[in-house]
Amino acid sequence: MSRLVSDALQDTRTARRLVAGGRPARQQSLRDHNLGLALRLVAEAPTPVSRAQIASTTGLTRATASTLVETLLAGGLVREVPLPPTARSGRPAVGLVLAPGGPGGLGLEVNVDYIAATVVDLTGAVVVHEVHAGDQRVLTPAAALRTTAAVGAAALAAAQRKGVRVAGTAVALPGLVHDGRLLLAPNLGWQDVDVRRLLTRNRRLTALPLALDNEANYAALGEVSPTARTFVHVSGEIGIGAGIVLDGELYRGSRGWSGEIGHVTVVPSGPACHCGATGCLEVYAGQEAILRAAGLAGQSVGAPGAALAERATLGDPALLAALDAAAGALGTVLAGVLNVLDISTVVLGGIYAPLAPWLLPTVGHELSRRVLWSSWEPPSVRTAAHGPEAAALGAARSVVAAVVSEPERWLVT
Amino acid sequence: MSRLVSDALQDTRTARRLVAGGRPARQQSLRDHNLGLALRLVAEAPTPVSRAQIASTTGLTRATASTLVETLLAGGLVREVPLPPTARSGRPAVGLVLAPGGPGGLGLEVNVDYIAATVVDLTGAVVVHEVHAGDQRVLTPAAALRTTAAVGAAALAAAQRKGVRVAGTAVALPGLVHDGRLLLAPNLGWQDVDVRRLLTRNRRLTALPLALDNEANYAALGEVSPTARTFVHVSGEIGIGAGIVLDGELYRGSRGWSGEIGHVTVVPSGPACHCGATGCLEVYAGQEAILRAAGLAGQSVGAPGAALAERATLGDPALLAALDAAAGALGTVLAGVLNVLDISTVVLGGIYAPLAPWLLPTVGHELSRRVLWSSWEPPSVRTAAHGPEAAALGAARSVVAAVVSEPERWLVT
DNA sequence: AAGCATAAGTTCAACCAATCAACAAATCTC
DNA sequence: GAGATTTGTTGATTGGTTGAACTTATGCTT
Repeated sequence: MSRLVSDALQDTRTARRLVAGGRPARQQSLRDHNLGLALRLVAEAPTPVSRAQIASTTGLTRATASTLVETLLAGGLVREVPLPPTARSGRPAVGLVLAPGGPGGLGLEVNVDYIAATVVDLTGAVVVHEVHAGDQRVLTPAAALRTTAAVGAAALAAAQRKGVRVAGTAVALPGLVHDGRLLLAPNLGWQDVDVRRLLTRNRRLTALPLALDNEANYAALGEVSPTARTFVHVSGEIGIGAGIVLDGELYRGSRGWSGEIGHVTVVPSGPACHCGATGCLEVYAGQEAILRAAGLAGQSVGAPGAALAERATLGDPALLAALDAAAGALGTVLAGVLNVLDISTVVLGGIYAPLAPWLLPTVGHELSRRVLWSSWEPPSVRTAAHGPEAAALGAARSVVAAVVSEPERWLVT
Repeated sequence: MSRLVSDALQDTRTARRLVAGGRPARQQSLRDHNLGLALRLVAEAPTPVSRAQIASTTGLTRATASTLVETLLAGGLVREVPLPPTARSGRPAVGLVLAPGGPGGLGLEVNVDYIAATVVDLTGAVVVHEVHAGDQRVLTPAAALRTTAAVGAAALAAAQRKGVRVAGTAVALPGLVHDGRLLLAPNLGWQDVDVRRLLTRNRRLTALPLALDNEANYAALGEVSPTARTFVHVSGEIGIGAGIVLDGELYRGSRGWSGEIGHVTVVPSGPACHCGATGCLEVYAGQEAILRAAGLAGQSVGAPGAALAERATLGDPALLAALDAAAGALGTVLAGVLNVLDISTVVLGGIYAPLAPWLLPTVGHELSRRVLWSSWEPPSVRTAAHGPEAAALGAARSVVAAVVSEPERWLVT
């Protein structure tokens, strides 16, 4: 039996798609695909790559690799750099890296008590990061977004001074986003705000493509690294949400409502949750629940995560007990997620990040008890690499990810 | 601002891929992609389609559509059929349908007390279905698989008599499958069996490509229909597993261990499960648990689902209570799955299918209580359309799905 | 019945991207 | 300095889609 033919059936990767959806493939699609292939290679390689390396690792001919690189160079996405001399014989290679001046991304985050702007260049490096503190709840959406646009425009100007042009803007919002609108943001007290329209009133932002998404989604994307491309990112804020990242891409579900772990049941007969059900995770591990169990309910704390961490360091017994209960509930629910999705990494973000020292042991313990395959492949739990700035960073990176995945749309003409 | 450019960022579909993984795209890839596009259109259309329709709905030119169809016709995948006369003027179109004699698929299922074989033709219609009853646990794996191969060969012969040639074989196995081997099948009492080698000893099967996968996975795929392409298929047997089907394709997780809902926690402090944890779903809704709660433990029942259903019809109070408890636990866990994955359909299979009349109300109730978006988009629960033959059917269909998705590999020369 | 309009399908030159083979360029080795 | 070796480029060739013209087959109109 031909092993090769057999692979045609056994192969479980997603079906080959030259172009997305049901679109036809034309000559241009070939070029687009291969451009992306080459650029991704340059982007993901730890050191500069040569045309010859592109050819040999992709399977393209050196001739084709050369013409692709030619296009990328002319389009300003890639730059030639000298390569350290090797001891090998033969004509020395010319290194290629992502052009630092090439199209970067602007990430904006509108949140309850601050507005953040981050610009990354094409290589993903942070070029500008600005935080504008201030309670947005006292403002109208229009006013808050006018400020947001101004903060974004200032970041754009600063990026331009550093020689980075920006390809697009992505905005992280603390609520339910659909089709350019913020349908509901309980913590801001906003409802059905046309964020796209209000932001693009600003002349500098009008010129750029604009993407909007949930803050937790972008925060999860901000945690993607070459070594961690599949994980569940738990973001504890007022509510508890999870961003499910599979191979570097967000799993959004059929309607974008995935990751609602805050209302997964921990104890079926537990206390009532404001969602109408009983025993939800939020009742045990939500910010509110932890504050209440620690006897801190009602006190308006600026940064609850940091405040709680400070108090935990002092050894407050009520708080420590509350944290342990929260960690137990969190671990139980996350074990379920890992069992269902076969994911082996959990990243704790949001208020859980500063509290991680008190959470990690119990969460880890529950995971190793309850995840079926934990003895073969122990699941790992770690703290988010970025703090509150994760969402703006992830948003900015999502822009450059779009550039790298579809270079043909971003070549300078 | 250009709305088109903005879409480049906002577009959340998976990135365009001309060919899978990091492979280069060549001229042939264009042809392959467009062949698949055209064939899928023919496969999914409810009525025969014309070359002109292929052209207009795909965006290809009529010229290209014609040459693609020419290839598919010559390759035996598609057939011309006369089209009912329309009242329109102009040259009448020629209809195209999947060739009924074209490459079909053979699905085999090896299970504890039977071996099943199903052959479907390229259109997905069942051509042959044979069940060979008999306890496989009393046989050695080699002997059982010799019988399996013989059953498969007989089905192939029967298919051939009906004019259906078969492109490949897929085998559903009740256990952990990896790389052609059955690593562990507790209910069969098998361990590390090289199923591929043993089956392909049979001369008739040697000639065909062979795929192996878990029985629950294929059963889930068997439930895919044009109207239901995203769902969670719960398969209650000795254990409880879920097949997660997203847009017609199985989500397998990073290591193929997804869907282990049997060990998702229902009550953190519940009774011990044999997996080492406590309060797992299996403790409440497993076949064993239901039998025990109904006072039927230990009795070896041939088809436990049917036997329980019969008894439930008689109104056995202990059993009805057990079923309600199971349904409550199942509903709680499934609500979590739906909250996390944003999937709105649940399909009950395995022993839950015959018991569905007693389970559906409570499962549905728990879902509507606990799924966050249930009041906007009520989740639906339904019974699996196919009974125990689902796995063999799904396996057979997975073969033709491979043919339709990569037609270039299956054209007769 | 003839002529016209209309739609389906085919043919063929043109185009475009990748390939292949030969070549030029830049280095190392002996 | 000659030969070996590797990188990158050039130009003819191949293969697949396109676009426009053409053929075919039907309904509608007069």
